[in-house]
Amino acid sequence: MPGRPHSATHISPAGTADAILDVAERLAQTRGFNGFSYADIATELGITKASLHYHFRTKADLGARLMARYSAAFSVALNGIAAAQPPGRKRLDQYVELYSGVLRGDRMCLCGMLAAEYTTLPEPMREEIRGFFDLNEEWLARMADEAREAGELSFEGPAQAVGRLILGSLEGAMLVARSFSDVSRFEATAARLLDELIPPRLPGKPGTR
Amino acid sequence: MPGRPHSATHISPAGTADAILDVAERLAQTRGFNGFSYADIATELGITKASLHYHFRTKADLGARLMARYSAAFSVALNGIAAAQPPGRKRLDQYVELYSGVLRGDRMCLCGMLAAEYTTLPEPMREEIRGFFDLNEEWLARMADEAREAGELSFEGPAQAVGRLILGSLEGAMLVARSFSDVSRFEATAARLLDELIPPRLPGKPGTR
DNA sequence: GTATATCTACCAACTAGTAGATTAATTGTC
DNA sequence: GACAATTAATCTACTAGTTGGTAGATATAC
Repeated sequence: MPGRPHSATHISPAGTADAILDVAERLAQTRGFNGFSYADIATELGITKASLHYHFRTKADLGARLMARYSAAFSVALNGIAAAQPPGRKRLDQYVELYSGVLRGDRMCLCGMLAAEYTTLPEPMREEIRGFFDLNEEWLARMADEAREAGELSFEGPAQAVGRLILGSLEGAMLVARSFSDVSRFEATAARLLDELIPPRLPGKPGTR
Repeated sequence: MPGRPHSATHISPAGTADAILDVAERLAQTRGFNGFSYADIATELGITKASLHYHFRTKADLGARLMARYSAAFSVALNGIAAAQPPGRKRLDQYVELYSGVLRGDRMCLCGMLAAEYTTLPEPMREEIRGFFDLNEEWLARMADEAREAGELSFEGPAQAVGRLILGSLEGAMLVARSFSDVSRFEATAARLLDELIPPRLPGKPGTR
């Protein structure tokens, strides 16, 4: 059988390649890139390892394409948030919600996960990791800056530093919370972080929104 | 040759078991627990795999003992900081310096690293990870609380939340900074985090210490 | 002589990856 | 529209190397 896109009766995943990436993504987010094998994916999909190698010549190739897809999807989500919400704290809340959703599926952020395995990964994958972090830091910095201008956030110095603080903190909070299988621990920590950046209002406490 | 402790001429590591743990620790902190094998350690020490299994029956056993040693050493360091410094920000600065030192050796925090591989690890190791996080969160909460009483830190609500925020943020900042081989990025982010917790002084900016 | 520590030599399972046959859909040609 | 050639996708069967782990011999110190 040459693929699935032909048999219109079979509605399953658009293409085999995508189905493979879906499984690989889940495994990478839960067990790490060194924590699964081609055999794992093949078994789960009911195909052979050889077939996997047809779609992704090497595991390094699979990894690079996996991360490219992830980064692209994340980028779309970020643009969506910025388009749907006016400058302010709410944008950051929705950013946090992106992470909460991942955690609720018992997963880690893909790039946070692979960052731990960084030294064992091939260069193309390392580059993708750095690119993901850059993308997020820059977006966060922009959002923070605009929120400050709107008077909804208060901080001094370059917005870049705030972006880095938020990104790093969320990745770490995620890592810890997952060890306790406790999403609420992540949510509370994330909220606390954003509260610290809220300008002190004369009446009422900061963080009470 | 039955071990090293006998040959007084050879000053090298006190015992083989400790030498093994030293190598394993470095490999685990740089490549992850799934990123090295018994063969790696054996080759580096110039002994055989069989000899490794004599000291640590299984890899799971090695991992559990590795983390117990790490947690114990960390606990000693924390007590040392609390004993050497009066309540205040300086204690937290020294805590951050603990992490910076690890990062300077191109390593990740052992428990942060293993937290990423959490789902692939045996229960005894998982328990150690949670214990390490608990230990740190509690210590940080205590230090934060005392610093607040001393007027050097300003935050509302339970100190536990602040402990969790600091721990998570540092672990994450470490993870990201290592991907860029940039210790200063970690240091800047950590300082920024602590600055957020500093009470606004009437004259002068927060963070200028 | 007994406990400690090391070695050689193995094992079964798993790793990523390859070669080549097979099947079915697509396409070009008449 | 029939038919051959091509292409896409899959399979079986294999490889060489690595993994954690074991059995049993051997050496050395106390």
